[in-house]
Amino acid sequence: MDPLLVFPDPPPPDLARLLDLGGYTWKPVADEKAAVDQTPDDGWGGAIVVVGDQSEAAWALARAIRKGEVTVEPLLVVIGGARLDELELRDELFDDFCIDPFHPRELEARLRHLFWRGRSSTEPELVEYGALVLNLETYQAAVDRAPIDLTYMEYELLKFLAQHPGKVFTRETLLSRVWGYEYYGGARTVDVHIRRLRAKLGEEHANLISTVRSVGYRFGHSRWSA
Amino acid sequence: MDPLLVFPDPPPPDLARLLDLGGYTWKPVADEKAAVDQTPDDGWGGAIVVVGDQSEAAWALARAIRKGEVTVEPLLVVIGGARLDELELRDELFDDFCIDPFHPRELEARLRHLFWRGRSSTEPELVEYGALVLNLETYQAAVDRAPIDLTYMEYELLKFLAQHPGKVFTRETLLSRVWGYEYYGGARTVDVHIRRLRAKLGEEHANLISTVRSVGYRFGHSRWSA
DNA sequence: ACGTTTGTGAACGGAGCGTGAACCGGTGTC
DNA sequence: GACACCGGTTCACGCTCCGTTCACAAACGT
Repeated sequence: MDPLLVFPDPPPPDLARLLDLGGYTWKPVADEKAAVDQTPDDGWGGAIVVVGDQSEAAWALARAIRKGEVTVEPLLVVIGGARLDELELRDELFDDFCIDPFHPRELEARLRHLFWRGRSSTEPELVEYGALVLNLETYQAAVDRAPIDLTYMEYELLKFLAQHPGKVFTRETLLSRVWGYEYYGGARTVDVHIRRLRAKLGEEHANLISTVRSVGYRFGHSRWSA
Repeated sequence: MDPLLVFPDPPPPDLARLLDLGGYTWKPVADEKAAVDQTPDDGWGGAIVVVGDQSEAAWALARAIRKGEVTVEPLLVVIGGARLDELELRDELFDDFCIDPFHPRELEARLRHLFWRGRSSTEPELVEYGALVLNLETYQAAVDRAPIDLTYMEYELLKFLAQHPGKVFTRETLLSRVWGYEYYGGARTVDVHIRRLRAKLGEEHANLISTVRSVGYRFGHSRWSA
């Protein structure tokens, strides 16, 4: 398993001991900059953020993670019982939380459950939709069992779209979520990539990507099931 | 919000009090059979299963829920600290857990977080009124489960109207709220869009938009008269 | 009956998008 | 170091669609 990102540096001794005893590999970080710099080649396996004395820094790190600056999933917050109210209005910043001081077996159970969920639900190595299959490990794509080769950007764009079937994205959103940085003036770039994707998908499946005029693009056929 | 399914029947008094104080609607069930029988028309809003004395019955209920016999998502387990090991190997049976005896504010936070996650991830943002459904993230519209395709302006106008059913808007108001704050254009533009909307809604539902002479337009049937 | 307000059909003009091709920085090759 | 190659970006052009407008007919209120 990829190493866990742990904040702060150094973490509370009992947390460190629990992680070691549990056989986890982990690395403490002092702030989001350290988190970015020390990201392992294949990303972090998850994050444990202790909201204690450095409450502000902790939430800043969580925010950075959720903004995608650091690739981490899932994120567990350890928080003092007296600070419980800080969780409110921050639901988007964590996947689970544990009250400090924690019972070691509770934290163990939460970690196990979190990774169980992560592995089985949020980390399928295949993205499938209709005749399209994307293998996230090998960066290969196939339509109707026939492999098609996509460039990096084409692959990333298609992956993002296929992971959110039905949803419409503006060009700006795509640029920031797929390209990953704020962009100045090149919204038409998206069009061109969409065109090449449609071309490579083949005439039959080009309609997998539909244009929503004045808004953006949508992947997939309409689904009205709830 | 749809009522919560709570096990056992009756639930622990402190749990019942917390749910009442939190403004939740909920219904206790004694076993999976009761859960199936008493399912509300629009399903359960979630489940809280207390694993206590009736441990076996609790897990049986959870299993039934996860098998799809009862439509519930998400599922929170409340479990005594001494029974923590029962969680192991049962990760697929719950979304979150809380240790009993619980701190009220912790349970509150878990419920809130659970529903926040459920709502934002699985439920599409919908605007519904009668037979009309607007899916805000896919920019799709449907009447009587049949998709209709609207242009951008038609969609925006209908969305605005449907979000304020019953209220009358002048053409000027619509122009400024839907088209944009400073819009220099003829007020008759609104008429034309209204007409096209009525046409696309179909003969049967054209009256969803009614004309208020000398004032403007109103969406939805009047509550006061037929 | 008349004036005002709204519905209707049609036409215009521009915004938005698809398309082909050029541009440009990076990388490997000889 | 010169070169070709590849992939991502940008540009220019043309077409389609749709938002807007207009003119006239119908409906409504006084």
